[in-house]
Amino acid sequence: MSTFPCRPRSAFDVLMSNAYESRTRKRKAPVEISQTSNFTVKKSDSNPIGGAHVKNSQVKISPDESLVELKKKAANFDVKRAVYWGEGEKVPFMFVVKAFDALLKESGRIAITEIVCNMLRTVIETTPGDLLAVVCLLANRIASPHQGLELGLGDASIMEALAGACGADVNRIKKQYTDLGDLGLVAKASRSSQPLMHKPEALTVAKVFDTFQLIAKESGRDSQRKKKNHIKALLVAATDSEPQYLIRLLQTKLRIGLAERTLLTALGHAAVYSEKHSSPPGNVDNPLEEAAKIVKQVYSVIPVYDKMVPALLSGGVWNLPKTCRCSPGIPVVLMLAKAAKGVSKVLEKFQNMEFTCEYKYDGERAQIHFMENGSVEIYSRNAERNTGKFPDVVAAVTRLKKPCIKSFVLDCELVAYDREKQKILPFQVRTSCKLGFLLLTRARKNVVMNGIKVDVCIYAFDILYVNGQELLQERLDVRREHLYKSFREEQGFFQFATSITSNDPKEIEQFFDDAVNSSSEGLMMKTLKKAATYEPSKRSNNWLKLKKDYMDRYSDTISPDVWFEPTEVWEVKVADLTIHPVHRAAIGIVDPD
DNA sequence: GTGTGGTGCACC
DNA sequence: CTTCAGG
DNA sequence: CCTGAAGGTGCACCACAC
Repeated sequence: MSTFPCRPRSAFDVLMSNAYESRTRKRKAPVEISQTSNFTVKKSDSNPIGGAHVKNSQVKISPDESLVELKKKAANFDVKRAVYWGEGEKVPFMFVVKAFDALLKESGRIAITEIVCNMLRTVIETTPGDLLAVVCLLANRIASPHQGLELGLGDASIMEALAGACGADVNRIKKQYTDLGDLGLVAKASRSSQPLMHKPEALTVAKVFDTFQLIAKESGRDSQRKKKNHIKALLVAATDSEPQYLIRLLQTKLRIGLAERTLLTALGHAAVYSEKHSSPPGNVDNPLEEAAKIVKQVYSVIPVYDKMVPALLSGGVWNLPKTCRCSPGIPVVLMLAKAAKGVSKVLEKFQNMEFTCEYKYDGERAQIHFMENGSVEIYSRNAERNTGKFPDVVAAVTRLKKPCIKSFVLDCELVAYDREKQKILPFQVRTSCKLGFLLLTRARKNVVMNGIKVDVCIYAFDILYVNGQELLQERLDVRREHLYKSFREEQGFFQFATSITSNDPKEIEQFFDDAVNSSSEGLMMKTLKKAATYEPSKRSNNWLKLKKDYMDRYSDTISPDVWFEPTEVWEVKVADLTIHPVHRAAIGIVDPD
């Protein structure tokens, strides 16, 4: 047990305080996510996860021997034979790099999951303070999307940094990249040209992760140069395969066959193996599966590692649904719909179930959060913070929520709207001969109300949270009642998605045509009662989408007489293009109608 | 300061 | 957003 | 079913030149 100058701070304390801070900061503002330095983890009995003490007297294990252990089946895996750093030391970057290499060569998901699970067990049981950084590297994320922290590096900048670090010409690097097809391999093959007085200290996961944070936070004058210098510093200290994965991480192209879902599964499994002080609820017969499910579920509601990882460490996996809860200000991962090819297919899938049909509006998906303190946040489909783009939407929800509504999370589509003609503007609008994207072209930041050229109407179709109450587990018909009674509609500002509840194919076909005629893409068909909860992050069968595109491309009446196999490409020089009003070749490609 | 080009990135 | 290939 | 890649447009941001 280590001593502390003042109150002992556990890894958890540190992580939590930073997690809170990062959540409350504004987009693009500096965010502290992991400060994993200068403290030793305090082990206490209140911490349900953890346990393996690493004795410095232990026989030295090499990274490669450690990897052999990591590849073992979870049941035969022994943390003590995988860990090769001492108590109080940080997880070496080499530890994850070796695992990356192993994962790269492995294609089976079961095996991938086991390797990751073993890695995570090792970290949890020896160096829990580094768990967040390890998880973030495995996920290849430096922050959650809504925190707005990005590296701001593309291949071009990375290649410049690489060239600088190994004293090579950028063009040579570019050429090598083209030849090898992997910038990581180029980095691995390039020897640093920098004469070094001392062998630099081995990279740690924490060091790499913290440097990534620094890179992301650099902005303004000379920021590009500073970013490159950070990269160079890492490359200089990197050995073996480390440069390869540093570069791939910076490119966000890890390509090791480990996607986030698999990582979450492994995290759930690892938590079960490392759980020391609490056991699964009695009714669980497959704890591994159950834990994986919990982690995935919780992460889809709170997709923020710096909230989930500390909660997992402190309260254990079985308490995670209680310790890590949905709240306005943190975007819930959206529920997605599966594509259906025709009304008959939908009826097939929904037989014996009540369902509803809604217009599928053609705009931008948005999740609007209203906090108790009256502030509003708008998140995009990918949980990017969009608030600065839609001050008009912020004003509209604030004005049109019922006075008794103090907080909510709303799922909706933001649609370009012509308030004079009182109709939806098509998502794609013709400007001369080019297709313009009305909403896409709106400025993304600091939009002021007066400057808005294209108005937006909110089409609300779901509510996930209202007045402190989580509605995700409620049926759609119940959620919709909450939605209807929480807002006041106003033409062109805030409307509920047009819907019918019917299982008559004729009626649905008609409704589909109405939708398309009023500039919608088609229909969304959703179960109302049975299998009708909101399933965050799932492309669920509860929601089906029916679009013209999915049905067959041309009408029977004016179908082309002859189709040609494309065999040649002609380049035609023209002054202008006009869409033909009658002939329908390339319909939906050149013009929607 | 202002304009331009390169780069990164998010949207459908 | 879509599509597709490969496992 | 999962993973990874690709496709095309326009805003934001930075570097650089004037």
